[in-house]
Amino acid sequence: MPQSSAANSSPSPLVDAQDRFIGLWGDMASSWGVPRTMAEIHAMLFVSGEESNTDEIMARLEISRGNASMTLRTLVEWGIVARRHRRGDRRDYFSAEQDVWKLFATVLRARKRREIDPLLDALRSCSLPSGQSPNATSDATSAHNERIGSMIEMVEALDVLSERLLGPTGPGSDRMESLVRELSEVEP
Amino acid sequence: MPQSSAANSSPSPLVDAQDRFIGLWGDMASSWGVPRTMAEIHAMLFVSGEESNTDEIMARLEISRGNASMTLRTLVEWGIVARRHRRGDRRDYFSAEQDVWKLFATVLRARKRREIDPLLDALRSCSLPSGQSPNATSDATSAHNERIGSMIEMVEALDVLSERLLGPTGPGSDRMESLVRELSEVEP
DNA sequence: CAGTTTTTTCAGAACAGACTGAAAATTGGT
DNA sequence: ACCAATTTTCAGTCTGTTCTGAAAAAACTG
Repeated sequence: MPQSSAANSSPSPLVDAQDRFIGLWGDMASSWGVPRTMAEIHAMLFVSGEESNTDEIMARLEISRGNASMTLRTLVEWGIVARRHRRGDRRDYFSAEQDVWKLFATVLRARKRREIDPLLDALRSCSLPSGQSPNATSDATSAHNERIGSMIEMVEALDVLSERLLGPTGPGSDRMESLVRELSEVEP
Repeated sequence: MPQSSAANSSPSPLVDAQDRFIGLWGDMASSWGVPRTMAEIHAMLFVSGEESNTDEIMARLEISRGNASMTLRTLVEWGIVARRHRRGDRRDYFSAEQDVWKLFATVLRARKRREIDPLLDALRSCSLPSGQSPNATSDATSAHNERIGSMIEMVEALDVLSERLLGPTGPGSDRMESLVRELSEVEP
């Protein structure tokens, strides 16, 4: 009987590899400001490729019902996990998008809307009104506005690049992959 | 005497705008997993465009000496802040890179090395050894390897894209800006 | 409609990581 | 070599987040 309590190391090589991936994904997320559990649930659903209900998720990741519930809600809102109802089973089943490019696009789109767009607005409000009357605008003020301006320009340029990646057409399309590969080959 | 204690709101429109920028940068950083102080010190040096010593930084941002010292060390290591010694003054003076594209390139390069490269190694170790003997590899195992494999491929593709952005030639070069703008125009 | 199962919510516990402050180390001057 | 100015270090405190657990709500069943 080579195991003492709960979470173990080698039930099978497959489960073992899955656990490595889940742990890895969780660590990554932490360091990028995303809650660990969020990434772990997603990772579990992604690697297994199967649907799981809340209890299975709670059991495998050893997390509380509340945590699982809240996090699943968010994951579904973000659009990278789907909730499905099964006939004759009261519980909800969850599964993760299997196309990694769609996954990436979804996350990028979300972050863009939630962070980049508001950032641009806020940045613009850091400029100072320049030259109202003739000789008005001081050197210090215009230097300030140039700095903020170049910052804005850069963020806008990256924003345009990301829009290009996400494609002009709404949500769908896996053209993203080929686009990234093309971009990697553009000659300077 | 319209002010009570320490940090105030409107000493001058310029300082006011600077403070907005500093605060904004700090918030951004927090939400991306970078310590607030790190971003605030950098923001202060960037918007002011001037050199400052540790005491000036401590005073303006209302942070401790220890925090300032440690954070400045890190910023200098990252290469986005420079430390300079002035004749006849024992204190060190710090200033921030003013070229926003260089700034971005530096940060991107650092994160790439510190996170992407190790991530790829770790990801590879999440695959399972496949088909040793004839009929060996099970469906589950090969499905697993395909999922991990597609993940790896995507990260590699993005890695190549970032390398392209950073330019084949070492640190320097502000070709990055024009490259980003070009990429934004590539036709699918 | 009462009972049962599943999900949601949220106040507080537990935790992680940032920040402080004072002591130790370093640097420069005389 | 000594003293003064400055920087660095780090143990402990503090702050903000995430997670738990149990109670409330909702959803379904017979």
